[in-house]
Order: sequence, then structure tokens, then C-alpha cells
Amino acid sequence: MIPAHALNRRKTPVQARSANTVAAISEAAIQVLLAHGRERLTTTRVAERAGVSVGTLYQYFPNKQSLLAAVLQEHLGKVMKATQRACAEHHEQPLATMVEAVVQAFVDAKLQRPDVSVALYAVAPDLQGAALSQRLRKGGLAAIASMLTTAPDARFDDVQAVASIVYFAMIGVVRGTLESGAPPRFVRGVKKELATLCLSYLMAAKVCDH
Amino acid sequence: MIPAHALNRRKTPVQARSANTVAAISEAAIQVLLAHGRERLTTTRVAERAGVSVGTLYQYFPNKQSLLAAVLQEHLGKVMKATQRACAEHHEQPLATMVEAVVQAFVDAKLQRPDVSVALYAVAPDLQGAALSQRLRKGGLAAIASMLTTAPDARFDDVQAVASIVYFAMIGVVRGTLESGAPPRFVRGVKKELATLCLSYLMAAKVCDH
Amino acid sequence: MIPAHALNRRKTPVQARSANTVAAISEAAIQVLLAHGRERLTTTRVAERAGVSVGTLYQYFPNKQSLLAAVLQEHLGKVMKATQRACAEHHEQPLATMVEAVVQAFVDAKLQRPDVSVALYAVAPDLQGAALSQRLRKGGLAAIASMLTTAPDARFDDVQAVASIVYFAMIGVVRGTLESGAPPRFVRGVKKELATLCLSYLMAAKVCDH
Amino acid sequence: MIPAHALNRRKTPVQARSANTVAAISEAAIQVLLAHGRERLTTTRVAERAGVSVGTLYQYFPNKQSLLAAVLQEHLGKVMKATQRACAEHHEQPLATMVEAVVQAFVDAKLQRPDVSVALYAVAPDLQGAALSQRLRKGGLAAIASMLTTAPDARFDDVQAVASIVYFAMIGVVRGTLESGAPPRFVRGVKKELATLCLSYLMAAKVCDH
DNA sequence: CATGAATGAGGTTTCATTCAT
DNA sequence: TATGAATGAAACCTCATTCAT
Repeated sequence: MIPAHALNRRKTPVQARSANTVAAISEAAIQVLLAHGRERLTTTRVAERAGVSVGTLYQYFPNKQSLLAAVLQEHLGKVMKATQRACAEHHEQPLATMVEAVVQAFVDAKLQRPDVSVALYAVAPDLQGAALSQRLRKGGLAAIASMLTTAPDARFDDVQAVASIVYFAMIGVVRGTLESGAPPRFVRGVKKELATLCLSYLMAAKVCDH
Repeated sequence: MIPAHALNRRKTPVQARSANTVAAISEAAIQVLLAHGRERLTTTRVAERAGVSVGTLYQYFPNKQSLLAAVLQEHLGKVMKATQRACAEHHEQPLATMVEAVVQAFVDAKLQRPDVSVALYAVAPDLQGAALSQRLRKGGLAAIASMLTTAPDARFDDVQAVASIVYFAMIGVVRGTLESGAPPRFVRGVKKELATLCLSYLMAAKVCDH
Repeated sequence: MIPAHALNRRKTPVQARSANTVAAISEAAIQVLLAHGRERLTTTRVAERAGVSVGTLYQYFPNKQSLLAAVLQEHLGKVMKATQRACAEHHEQPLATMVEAVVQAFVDAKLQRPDVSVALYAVAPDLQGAALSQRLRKGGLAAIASMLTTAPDARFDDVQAVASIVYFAMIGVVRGTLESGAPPRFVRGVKKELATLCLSYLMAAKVCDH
Repeated sequence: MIPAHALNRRKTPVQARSANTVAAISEAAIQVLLAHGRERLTTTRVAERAGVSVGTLYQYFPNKQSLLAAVLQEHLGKVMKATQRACAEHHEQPLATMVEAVVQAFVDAKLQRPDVSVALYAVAPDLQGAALSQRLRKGGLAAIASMLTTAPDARFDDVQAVASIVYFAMIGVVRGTLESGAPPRFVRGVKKELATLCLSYLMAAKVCDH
């Protein structure tokens, strides 16, 4: 419906004032999402919360979708970046080290703002958001797969497949736990289990002669 | 906003004709969801697709939410039922058997209508849907936990925690795979990996003296 | 911008009630145009004036443009029909008779609702309206040209060209007179001059040997 | 709504720089009109196209209407001036000479920028524009009427009426031809026909005893 | 003088829901 | 019971205009 390019921001803030405004709007979007839920997130409400007028909002975001996309992008982007960094930094390490590092990075990133994570689960499916999620998923997957290839103590028949199992399991466990309403503190405790889950699977899945 | 009881159906279809109508509407809702996406699912469109008038739709569902809730309920309910049955039927079996049975049941149920599964991911977050998902999640979790308790070859410190890891991992892997756009056929192939994932975790997590 | 098909009406009124509603809306559009001018013609105002809600308006017209197009179509259509009929009914007549008949028909049709004519001059240029005007112009032109071909007392080198001069002159004179704010009564008096204008031109333009 | 005096320009450009700016803005308005159409002509877009900021635009024009009025004024003014000059210069000439001169002047002026002529047809009706058109029309009419009075070879019962017929016919033919999408070159060819139209009418309309 | 970020009234359009037929 | 015309609140978005920098 909405052409893809319509999701980009309208103007890059040049003056300091603008930069603030844009940040305020993004943050307001999250606040409204948390306070009112996806259905009741309206551009007017977001602008109001950000302390600007609707018109201002539309100076920076061509439409509602693009605003949500930006917010989603920012959040999921951070998580993916963290994951990718962890992967990159642990090439050639033993499986156990890899797993622990990635799980740690992923969970910590998600828990940076647990409420936002949960709220955004509801936003992602919105049409264009799907494509975005897709892209980010691919990025994470690729990073994990390429890391696994370098493991000195394991070799896999189909790294892609193995990586996706691990990745999706990780995502699923964190999401499930968060959505269960568990306090972030508790979620953090899940890290150990998650590491066990991934590591034991990888050990079981690796080609045996190592 | 909408009181919980308003999500129930308006009248129980007593005549055969009514039952058909209700079924047609539910199915139409799914079709519209698939064809137009959540945002463009309107009661009028659903009614039209079902071959009835909006008025008729509102005879059976007090509001749009209740319609979506019913659809979601039906689908997720089936999956949960299948999972629960598998659990119940494999009490007191060795871990390996348990895991295989549950994974099999869960995945098969989800793949009954893979497109619908994917489409419904977008519907679930809608306010009341969250509560519904919550309930269904709890049901699945309880069934798995209680099954695991009876395993002759394993004992767990915190079955609840272990069960939720397994359950969420399962959900995550299936969801991730489906959303990646993988063909159902491929998803079926994931069953083996999923069983490995769960089983190896359970073996690693069990209290050691067995 | 707006695809052409989006200018058609949304549903054909089946019940008597609907037919009334549609008529009321069209008429209201004209009233608002006369009372407030093109710039201040809003769908809300039209609906209000028609005594229905905006929603109702949009049941019959997919957008504002289509409403205006319908009104324009109706008015200009009538004028063109009248012109075409006059042409058809005076094939093979002497030039003088032809001219008088056509001028008479055209002016009378326009003066049926002089205020509407004037108001609609402002509406026509709106993007899609241009195409519509174009079509109607072509219709009138063709009718006149084909009539002129049958004149027993004249032959023309380029009937198309001659016809368009006559037609445009007619349109221009009526429009100019109406826009000058002359009372309809006066405009009617212009008919004689208009006939003279057209006839003397045709006599001067015809190939001489008649 | 807008008081008439608000249509005047805000400051008279005294410095050369200002004069350039004003010209650039006017020209930009035309460009935008041609490229985007009346509906999508916005002050921001005009300013952008002119290479200045909106603020600057508002330094010279108190509001959008005044900008359009200025553009219209400029264009129609030229046409009227040309017409008036031709009239003034051919007092006391034979009818045929008069007609040829005026037609020539009018058409040439209009064809100076045919695209602009067409585009401006859409702008004229905008509320205040009507008054402007009115004024200009009157000017042209008066010039023609007063010229006709001096014709040595003709006398008219009602010069005003005769002049308006001629004038409106001229306007109508040129407008109709331009709006038909005919290339300017072709329109130029119409001049001869137009002269015939006007002259033969005047001959027929004059009081006979000459 | 020029800039362009900010404003916010107001326009178009949608859609869940009702109710007379 | 079924219908579908009617409703109108409320959403999204635009754009003329101002004013602090």
C-alpha cells in the first residue's frame, strides 16, 4: 500500500533543535505504546506526549507507519548490533564461549528496556514492520552462522539450519518469558538456562568426530 | 475498555443453519486476514466474504474483537489441546519419548494451517488477545510440566522453569521458521532438530544422579 | 493521482431511499458551491446541507472528486445532450435553420440553471474534471460537424475546424455573458446575436459556389 | 473573507535583489502550477522551486491568494494591455483593419505563453480572482467598444453589446482551442478564422445604411 | 533580511456499530 | 431473522502562516 520509500524520514534534522524534537517524538511513541497499547497509539497522542504539534511530527515522519518503523528499527537494530558484535568478537572460540557470549549479549540488549521490547512485539506485524523484522532476523542469523563456522571444537552439516534453531530458540525463550510478565530480574536468570539449551543442542548437533 | 464478557459470542447457535453461518464468518475472517492483512480486516469485508450481511455478523459476535478472539481461540485452542493430549498420553515415559511426542503434536497442530498460524501472529497482540494467549500459554506449560514430573529417567530442580524453556523454545523455533517464509514442508523437517534441542537440554538440566 | 475508476459512484441505489439520498447529496453540493464557493466546499458541509452524515455521502461517492465529477457530468451532460438532439433533428436543413436550432438548444440548456452553470465553471478544472469537460466538448463538436456536413446550402473545406469555431464561440459568448453577472433574462436576448454570429461566419466560411 | 487590500503585494521591491526574488517567486508559482496542478500548489513548494524560503515568500506576498493574484494579474494584464493598445492604434480605421489588428494582438499575447494561459484558467475562479478577471474583462470590452464607435464604415445600435459578443467569441475560441490540447502552432492558424468570425458578424450587425 | 521549524485548524476518509425495514 | 443504509466519532494528514533565531 504504502511504497517502501515512504517509510524513510522526511528530513534529516540539521539544527540541534530538530534533533531533540525527533528524539522526543520517538520516545513519546514508545510511551504512548506502553500506556495505551498499539490500537490507541495515534499520531495526535504521540505528538501531544512529545510536547509538539502533529504538524511537527509530520515534518519528520511522512506517516504513522514510518514513525513506528523508526522506533522498531532503533530497538531491534540495537539488539542485532549487539548480537553481531558478540559474534564477531568470538570467532574461533570454543563453542561454550561462543554460546555464552551471544546469549549474554542478546539477552542484555533486550533487557535494556524490557517494557519496550514487549510493547514492540505488538508493533512488528504491521505490514511494513514485517519486512523490517525479516531483515533484522537475517542479519542476526548470518552473524551466528558465520561465527559457528569458525568453532575449533565443532563442525556442522548445515550451519544455517543449526544457527536458525539456536537463534529462534533464543528469541522464543526471551519473548515467552517477557510476555509471561516475568520481572526483568527473573529474565536475567534465564540466561544460564538459555546457554545450556543452546550449548547442549550444538553439542548434539555437531558432526561427531570432534 | 471492552469488558471481558463482551468477548463471548452473542448466541449459541442452536439451529444447524446458525452453526454454518458462524463457521462461515470465522473462516471468512481468516480469509480476509490472509488476503488483506490485519489493518484492512473490517467487519463489513468479513461479512461480505462470508456471504452474509454485517447485521448478521453482529447477531453472532457482539463486536469485532470477539470475532477475532473466537478465531484465535479456535486456532490456538487446537494447538494447545493437541499438546495437552500428547502430554497426557505420555506420562511416565522416558524423556526421549515424551519429547518426541510433544514436539510432533505441537508442530503438526501448527502446520495444520500454516498460513493461518502466521496470520494470527499479527492478531494476537490486540489487547484482549494478549490475555487469551496468556491463558493458552499457561495451559500448555502446565501440561508439559506435569508430564515432565512423571519422567522415570529424570528429575528436575524446577520443573516449571525447565518446562517453560522447552515450551518457549519450541514456540520460538516454529514461529521463526514459519515467519521466515519457509515452506511448511521444510518446517516439518525442523521437527527432528527441535526434538534434539529439547531433549539435549532436558538431559543437561536434569538432576544428575539418574 | 486518483485512478479514473475511483470516480465512479460506489453503489447504485437500489432502494428508493437511497435514490433520494443521492439526489439530495448532489443538490446539496451545488448549493454549497453557490453559497460558499469552490474552496469552501467540503464533504462535511455538503453532507450537512443534504441532511445526512458524511458517512452516508461516502457510501455513494468514493471521494470528493467523484462527487464533483457527478455533479459536473449531470449538468454538462444535459447541455451536450440538448445540443446533440438539436443537431440530430436538423440534419439536411438550411444553415440558418440549423444555427438557430442549435443556438436555441444550447443557450436554453445552459440557462436551465444559470447559477449552476456559473458555479461549475470553477469546478471543471479540477484535474479529472478536465478530462470530463474534454469528453463532453468532443461530443458536442462531433454532433455539430456531422450536422453541418448535411447542409444543402453550404459545403466546407474543413468542417471540423468550422464546427469548432462555431462551438467555441457559442460557449465563449454564453460564458462571458453569464460571468459578467448579466441576468439570465438578458442572456436570453443574446441568442439572436449569437445566431447572427454563427450564421454570418458559416456563410463567409463556406466554399463559395453555393 | 480576505479583505481586498490583502491582495496587494507587501513591499514594493526597491532593491534589485528584491525584484529578482519577486520575479523568481512568480515564475516558480507558474512552474509549480504547470507541474503539479492547482490543488498541489503550496506556498512551500513554490518557495522551494524559487530557491528561497517560505519566510521570504511571505515577505513579498501577504498570503497565497495574493501570489496567485499577482501571477494572474501579470498574465491577463499583458493580454489586456496588448488588446487595448491594438484598439487605440486602430481607431478610425475600416472595420476589417480593426478586427484583424485586435485578433492578431489578442491571440499573439495569449500565445506568448500558451501553457501558462491554460494553467491559469484553473486559477482564475479562486474567489478573488473572479473580481480580477471581471476587471480585466471590462477593460478589454471598453477598449473594443470605443474603437468600434470610431469605425468609418459602420455604426451600431448597441456598441457595448456588439463589442461583448466579439470579445467573448474571441476569448471562447482561443480558450476552447487551447484547452483542446491543440499545439500553439495550430492555434495561430485559427487567427484567420477568428477574424472572419468577428468581421462577418460586425458586418451583419451594423446598422444597414452604410 | 532570510530562514525553516513549529503550529494547529480543518479537511478527507474509514469503519464499528445500530436499527428501521 | 436477515438486511444494508445510515451514523458519526475519530483517525490520518496537509498546508497557510508565524516568529525565534
